[in-house]
Amino acid sequence: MVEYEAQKIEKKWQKKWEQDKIFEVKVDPKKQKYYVLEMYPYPSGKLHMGHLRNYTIGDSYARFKRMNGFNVLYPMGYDSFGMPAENAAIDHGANPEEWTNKNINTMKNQQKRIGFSYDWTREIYSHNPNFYKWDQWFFLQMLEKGLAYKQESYVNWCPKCATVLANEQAQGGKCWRCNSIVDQKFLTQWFLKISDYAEELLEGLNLVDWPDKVKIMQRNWIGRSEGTIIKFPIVEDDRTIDIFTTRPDTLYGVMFMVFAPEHPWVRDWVKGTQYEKEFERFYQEVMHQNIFERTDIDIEKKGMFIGKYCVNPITKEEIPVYISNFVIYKYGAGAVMAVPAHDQRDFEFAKKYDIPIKIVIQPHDYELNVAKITRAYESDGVLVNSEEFNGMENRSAVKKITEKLDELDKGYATINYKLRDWGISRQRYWGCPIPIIYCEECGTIPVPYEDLPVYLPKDVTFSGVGNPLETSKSFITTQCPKCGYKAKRETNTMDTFVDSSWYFFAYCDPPSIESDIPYTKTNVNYWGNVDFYVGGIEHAILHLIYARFFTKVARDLGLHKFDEPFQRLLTQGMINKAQPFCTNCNAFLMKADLEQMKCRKCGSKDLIQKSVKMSKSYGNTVNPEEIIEKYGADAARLFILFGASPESGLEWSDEGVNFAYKFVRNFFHLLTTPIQDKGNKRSIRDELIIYKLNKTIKLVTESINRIAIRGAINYIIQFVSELAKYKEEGIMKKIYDECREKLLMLFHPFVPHVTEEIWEFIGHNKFLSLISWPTYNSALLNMENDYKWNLLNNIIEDIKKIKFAANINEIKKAIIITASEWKYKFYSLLMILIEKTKDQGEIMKELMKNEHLKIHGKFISQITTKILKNIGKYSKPYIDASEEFQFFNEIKLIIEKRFNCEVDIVVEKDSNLRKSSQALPGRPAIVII
RNA sequence: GCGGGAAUUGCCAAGUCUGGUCUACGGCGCUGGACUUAGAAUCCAGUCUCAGAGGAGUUCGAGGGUUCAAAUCCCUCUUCCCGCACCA
Repeated sequence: MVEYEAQKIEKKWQKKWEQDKIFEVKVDPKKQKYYVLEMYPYPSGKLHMGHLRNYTIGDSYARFKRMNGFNVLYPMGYDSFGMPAENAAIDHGANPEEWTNKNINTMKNQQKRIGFSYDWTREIYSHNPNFYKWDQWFFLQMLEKGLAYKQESYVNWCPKCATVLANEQAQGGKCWRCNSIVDQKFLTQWFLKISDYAEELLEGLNLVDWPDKVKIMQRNWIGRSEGTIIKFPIVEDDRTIDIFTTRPDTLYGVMFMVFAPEHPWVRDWVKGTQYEKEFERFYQEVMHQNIFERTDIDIEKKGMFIGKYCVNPITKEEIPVYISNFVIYKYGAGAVMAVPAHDQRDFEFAKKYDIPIKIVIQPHDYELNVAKITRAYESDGVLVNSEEFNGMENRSAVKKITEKLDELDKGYATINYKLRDWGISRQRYWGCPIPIIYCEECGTIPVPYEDLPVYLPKDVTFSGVGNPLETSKSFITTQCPKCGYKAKRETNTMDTFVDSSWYFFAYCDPPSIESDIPYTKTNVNYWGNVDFYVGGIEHAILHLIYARFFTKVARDLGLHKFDEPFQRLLTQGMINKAQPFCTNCNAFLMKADLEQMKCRKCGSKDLIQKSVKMSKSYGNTVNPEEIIEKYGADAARLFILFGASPESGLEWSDEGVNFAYKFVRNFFHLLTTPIQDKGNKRSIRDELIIYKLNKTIKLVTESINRIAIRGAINYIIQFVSELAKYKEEGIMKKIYDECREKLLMLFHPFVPHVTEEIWEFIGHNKFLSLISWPTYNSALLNMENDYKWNLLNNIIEDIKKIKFAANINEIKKAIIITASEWKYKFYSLLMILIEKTKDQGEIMKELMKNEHLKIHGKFISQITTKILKNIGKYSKPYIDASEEFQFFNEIKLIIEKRFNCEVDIVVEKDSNLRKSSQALPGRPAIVII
């Protein structure tokens, strides 16, 4: 017997694949392309289980598509700019570039050891000037088009990362990377005008095959809302405040205005008035809260009147102006109109500050009373107190009031988006420099295209304070490209999400400094867009929205033809593992507590095991390297794919991996150990295994197409067990060989090494990786074969059951009695009758018309009752009495072998056993001695 | 509050779209047996309840409905997870 040596086999094939360059691809217009991609990984230096899962899913699918004749682009690269390299420099004096390169190398070696079928010739990484030159190029192009601009504003600042964050990166007020509370800072920053594409970003979601969850998250983030701009004149001021509202129907109920305290007009208005002092105090208080606190639903809404009035443009009434913490300057106009009767927030504010309330919408089925209401009425109804609009449904009034405002030049309909522009300036060193020069004479000057790339300098000092890039004299000091005089460079670098916004196009034609465009259109148009993209849900509104934006910009620059970057998206689930959990405190033990094994809060040692996502802080991670060393890459891949469907959480278990390992090993032994050829007499058994093979090919193919990988493997496992039985019983070589070869093909995408090895072992010299996917003969997949397959399995099952129920240890003899012919007639007739009616009386009446059946009336009546209880459970017999008798004779040997006993096959009429009358078509009577 | 997802037999986890071999794949765990000095490993059998013949009963979060037939379709409820959240 040949031993299964995972390490040896895997390394052997990894080397062969690489030597023969079998995964390297070229543009081939004759072949249909398919682009599989996993999300651009940050090279942290160590592969974790999440990576392993991510790549294993992608690789299996890429291999499957390749075997199906597609020209498969399947590349890998590294999102290599970012904070950790810089922190390593600050903390222990590492050189960021060397540190990063080392990490990439380690990671790449680990990836290679798992046998992913990447085309490594297309590898890219962000800190390569060949790559980041084009970040700069895109920036300059956007600057020309007005899509990049510089603005002074309040921005999110992470104190720990010491840099600005985009809105998408300040998740719930916390830094997406380090979870620190984010502050607000007033800074000058570069922005990309993603909001220009808001509508298209929304529309484009209808073009892609993404999980609904992700689409919904993006729709919410873009936050389109249709509404009206209403211009409120300000008393003793020339200006109007133009606010946005989705509820112009409540305009007659506007009782006050609320401004953000930081709105610049406010300070002017209170200057020198009795309100000035109180305003200053309030302003300081509000500025102390961060923006996320201010917009927290639970935080108290505070405000004050500032002695100013606005005019309701339609009623001409003067209404007071308040300021409050809940209004934010950077949202919309920095002021809102307040309708206390129909908005809960405004209602609470009005109650608190004793502002009058006016009802302008009455519900259909009851009447609101101003004096009695305890909350705002926010639903639909009919307008009241609204002059000419009284009696109108409020939904219609939205439109009508907007129209009237438009006529009066007091407002207009508009669309508002929640999506803000993307702030890309980062006050960090390890990123792509923004190609801008500041000249005292000429101002802000873009670096000319011919001077790109602006290289990231090496002469920097990492002190841990401030932006290290500012310490590089050689970098900062430059000449103005316009006037030639001394000038300074921009020291902010770009958000690393810029790199991941176009890298997927770069793989189609790896970028170069020498070129004058980032990639050639023909290459990208051939390979693009990404057909199948695999990654985590955490990028739902980060990377996945930025990349869509860049794709549209690049398209508008004429670089390619695609509207959307990623056609089909799969968001893989987390990997979980059991961790001690204290039910008393409802908390998990963290890594630090594990030694004592007691709850850090209550000290309880009464802990249970509960599943939680794998993470460093819990200390429940499993290192893929160790797993591969112990079980091999194929077993690791198999476990990951078979443990759960790709989208759902995967429960890590050592026993599970062990099973996968055993399965692969047994699979190897099954297909490599010698066979006993039973000669050329083809029996029903041979036909049935071929039937099962064809059925398996169909099921596996369909499952992989649906990315139901677990299902596909499940069918394979079942077929392996059938094949093992078949082999045990004695085989026909030709048939066994066909099963073996096709099984290897089916299993190959998941466990590529062991299948290549067996493929070679059985005498093939071409790579299995390049073999065409097997097809199936649909003619074999008919009802008759299904029926026979079940017949075989049922008889074995039944014998087992009887053996168990009768408590028989050793079967000496099994007698199988097939039913009399009239029973087949009765069955067929019954099935036809059931089509017409389900009434048992009618059916019996009809059946008893037949003289041959009439004599068996009682038996027929009993069976009919049973069948009518659940019709679908009983199928009509697909073979007749003599065929069935013949069938059992042919499988007699199998049964004899399986139970190590003698088997007799008789027909009912030849048997004098009492039991024999129980025989039914497809269900012979069985007597065990 | 809004939106999304989920609940399956000790545990993990398929099945649900397309109702019927569904007592419900597979794995783990457990029980018994074989092998072995013993263990590990491996193999076989069993694992909802009852049953000395393939049977019967009760199950897929709870309740109701549709159907000859429901884990699967419809309605109501409960619980859990996730995302967004005073968005003007």
